[in-house]
Amino acid sequence: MAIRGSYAKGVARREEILESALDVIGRKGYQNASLKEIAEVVGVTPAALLHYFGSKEELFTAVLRKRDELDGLDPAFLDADGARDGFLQVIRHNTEVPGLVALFSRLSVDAADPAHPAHEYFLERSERLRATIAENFPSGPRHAPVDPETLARIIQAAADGLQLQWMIDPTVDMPGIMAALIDALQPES
Amino acid sequence: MAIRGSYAKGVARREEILESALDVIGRKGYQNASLKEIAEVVGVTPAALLHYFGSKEELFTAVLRKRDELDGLDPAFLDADGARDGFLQVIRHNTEVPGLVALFSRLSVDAADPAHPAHEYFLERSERLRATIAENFPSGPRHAPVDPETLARIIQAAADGLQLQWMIDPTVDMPGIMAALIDALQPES
DNA sequence: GTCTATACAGGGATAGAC
DNA sequence: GTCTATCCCTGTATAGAC
Repeated sequence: MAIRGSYAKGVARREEILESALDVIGRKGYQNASLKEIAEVVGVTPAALLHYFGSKEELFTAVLRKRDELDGLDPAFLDADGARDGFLQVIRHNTEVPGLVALFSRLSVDAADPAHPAHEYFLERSERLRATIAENFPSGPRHAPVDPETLARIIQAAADGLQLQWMIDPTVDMPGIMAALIDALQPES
Repeated sequence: MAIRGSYAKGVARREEILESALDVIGRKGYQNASLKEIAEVVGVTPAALLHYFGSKEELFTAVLRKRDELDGLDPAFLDADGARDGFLQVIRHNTEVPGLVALFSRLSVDAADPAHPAHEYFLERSERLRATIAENFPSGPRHAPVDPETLARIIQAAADGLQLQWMIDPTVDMPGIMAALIDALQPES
């Protein structure tokens, strides 16, 4: 059943808003990305944004959800053999979308509040990510065993922490450092 | 030369404001810590806060600076032998000051903007921290060498990333996971 | 369903009186 | 050194036009 009429227009507007939001964040930083400015880029009023998304926080959460679908984190890990390179590829790709990294990092902090609309999102996404890592990354070296769940938390933490370092100093080599960590934890794989 | 008169009062007020700010953040979260509420705790108006610190961001940056002095990160690393345990002790201590962790994480993100008052602070503090780690932590295992600078970035990233995980889920065992990482990277130390 | 206009509460910041 | 008063901007709720 095809999408037609005003319904189709709404869907298009939604996408347009999500893209513009990410665009503004990338250019001006999360802090200065106001609903007013995003609305101006789209060519509507701030109220129009709130018509589609209930609040600013929900809008930004939706941006993150959308990118997860597009970039598709999970497919890269489906095969255990490509887990390492797939993971590094995602990190390398993040280098090219600073706005997305800024948004992700900022919401990671704000979502600590259980009342934040992204709270459940981060809980579920993180758990899913760690499960994938635990399944597809070989466990640690025999002489210093690290159980899969701990390994997953370490890798996730390092990736998130490196983004903080990279944001404040873009010369930081995120993929290189992550590769060094993974290889150090799995010398015989 | 003793501090007297109105000068002493100003210094006392400054300290009082810094403590109240951290207190409010701990109870209500960074997001809901307004100048108005902090001012109420101190017993003054928001304008008084801005008299001592130029802006809200500078006030919060000052809180972080003050805690660095009190908790004294560096002393714990002065001896190479106690580097590991000293580092873990700091992390364990952070568990008891959630407001400070929230403040640090939030400013870590905001300070990515070069115009943010905490930008230089984070650049210098991070570099100093990594230098200390690189000096006092033995380098990686022989079969998977990790140079000291990379090791320092990994440990710092993991510590910061773990704080994000812990904030959204306080059951996360930060010290335990950090210990596992350090031991895995330095099996023969 | 899509959107504008309007109004409001709250935030941080500024100027000037005391 | 501190407050009052004011200003502007933010996000948001509502009403109603199309």
